[in-house]
Amino acid sequence: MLSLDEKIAGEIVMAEKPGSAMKKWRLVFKASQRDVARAMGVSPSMISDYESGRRRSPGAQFIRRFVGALLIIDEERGGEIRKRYSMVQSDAIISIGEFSEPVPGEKFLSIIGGRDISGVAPKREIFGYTIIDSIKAIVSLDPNDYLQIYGWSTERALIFTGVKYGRSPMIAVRTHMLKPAMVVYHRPQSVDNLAIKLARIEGIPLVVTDLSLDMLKKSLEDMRIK
Amino acid sequence: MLSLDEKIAGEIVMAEKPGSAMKKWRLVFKASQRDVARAMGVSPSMISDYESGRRRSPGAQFIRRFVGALLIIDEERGGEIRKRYSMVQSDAIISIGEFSEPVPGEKFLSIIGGRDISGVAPKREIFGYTIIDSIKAIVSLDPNDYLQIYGWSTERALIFTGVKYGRSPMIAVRTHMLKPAMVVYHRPQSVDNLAIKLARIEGIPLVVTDLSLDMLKKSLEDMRIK
DNA sequence: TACTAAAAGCGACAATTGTCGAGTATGATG
DNA sequence: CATCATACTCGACAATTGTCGCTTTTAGTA
Repeated sequence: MLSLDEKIAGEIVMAEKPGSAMKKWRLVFKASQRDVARAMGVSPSMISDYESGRRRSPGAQFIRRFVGALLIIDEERGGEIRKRYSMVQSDAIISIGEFSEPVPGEKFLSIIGGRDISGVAPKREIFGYTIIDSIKAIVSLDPNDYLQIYGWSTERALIFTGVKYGRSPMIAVRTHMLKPAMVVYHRPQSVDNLAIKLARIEGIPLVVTDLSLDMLKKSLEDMRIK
Repeated sequence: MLSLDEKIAGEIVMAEKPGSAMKKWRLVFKASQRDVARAMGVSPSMISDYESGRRRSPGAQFIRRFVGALLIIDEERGGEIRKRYSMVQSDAIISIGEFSEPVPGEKFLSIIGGRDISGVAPKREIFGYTIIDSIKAIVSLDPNDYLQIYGWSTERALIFTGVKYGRSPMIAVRTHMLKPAMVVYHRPQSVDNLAIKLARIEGIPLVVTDLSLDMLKKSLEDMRIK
C-alpha cells in the first residue's frame, strides 16, 4: 500500500541529490533544520551537511529517522501536512495487501476455502488482494478510491463482502478498465446468473467462499510481505 | 507520481530490516544474488551481507543502484514484472511533477508567464503541477486517473491544454472533491464568463499562459526534484 | 552420492558516514 | 544597528559501510 513515509523515503533515495529531496520535504513540513535535528536526536549540522551536499548518501537508518521526525513534528502540530498528502482512505476497503510471492490461482482458491462457480480456469497468478464492503462501496466509493482498490498490481483477487445477488460487483468489473485476476464473493446470499455470465465473458474466475471474515483476513495477512 | 522504483526504494528504507526487504524484491524479480551483483557491478557477497544482516543500513546510493539493477534485469527479460506492478498511465496526462520546494503562487505565475483573469489572489503555495490534455481528458479520463492527476499533493497547479471555452475544466474542478491551488489554461481559444465565475466561487485563481507547451514543460521540469 | 549453483560467512582495508561542537554568515525584526 | 533565530562551514574522530576474494554451507539434481 502506498504510505506517505515510504513515498518520502523512496523519493529521497531515488533523487540524484538525496540532500535536496530531504530539504524539499523538510520545507514541505515547514520545519527548521533544528526542529528536525531535535526530533531525530542529532546535531543540526547533520541536516545541513546533507542538504548542502557535504554528505551525499544517507544510510537507510538515517533516512528512516528523518522521515519519522518529519511525521512526528507534523503530528504534534495537528497533522496538517500528513492529512494534505495522504490519500483519502475509504472505509469501503476493509483490507488490502500484496503477497511476498506470486500465488497460483489454484493454491489461492484452497487458501481461502473457495469454490469456482464460473467454470473459468484460474490461470493467472495472484499478487495481492483487496477486500471490499459491497454496500459501502456503492454508497461511498468515489472515483478517487478506485486506484486504491487496485493497490500495486491489477493481478489480484477482489473479494466482495455483503453480496446480495452478486450482480453489481461484476457489472462494476465489466465496465471498469482494470481487470482483476479473480473475483471472490464472501458468503453471498445468492448469486445471479448474470454474474456468472459476465464472469465468463470477461474470462475472470468467479469464486465463492464461506470462510468467516476473520479467518479470511488472517490467512491472507499471513501471506503478505512482512 | 507513484513510480515503481520509488516504491521499492521506500519500502527498503522503511523496513525494520532493509536486508529482508531487499531479498523480498530480489525474489519478486526472480533474480539470484549473483545476477543482481553483476548488474550492480559489485561482488555477490555484498548482497549476501545485507540480506543476512551483516550490514544493516545500506546507503541511498547503494539502494538506488540495487533498485536500478532489478529493473534492468527485468527489462532484459521483457519487463514482465515492471508491467505487472506498474499502473496504467493515461495519455490524458501530459506531464506531472512535484517541486523540490514550495513555490509561492506569485512566483509560479511569473515562471509560467501567466496572467490572472479571475481576480482571485494566489495565496496558496504550490507544490507540484499536472499538465492535462483537455480533449483526451474528456474522452478517455476514467475514474482511475483522477488520483494520478493529483499526484502527491492537492496543493498544485492544474494546467489544461487544448481549451476551447474553458467551461469544462472548471466545472470538473467545481464538482470534484479535491481542489487544486491554481488552474491554468494554456493558450485557450477563449474563456467563458462562467469559468471565471466558478473560479471566484471556489476561490481558486484562474490563469492564462501563452508560453509554448515545450517552454512550459521545460521551466516546470527545471523546478522538480533532481 | 557426487556435482553444481546459489547463498552465507568472514577477514581485511579504504572510503564514507555519523556525530559533535564551535565559529561564521544571513536574515528578519524591534 | 543590535539581536536573535536559522542556516552554513568545517575540523576531527570513531563507527560503519563499500568493497573484494576466498571458504564453507545448503539445496537441488544428475
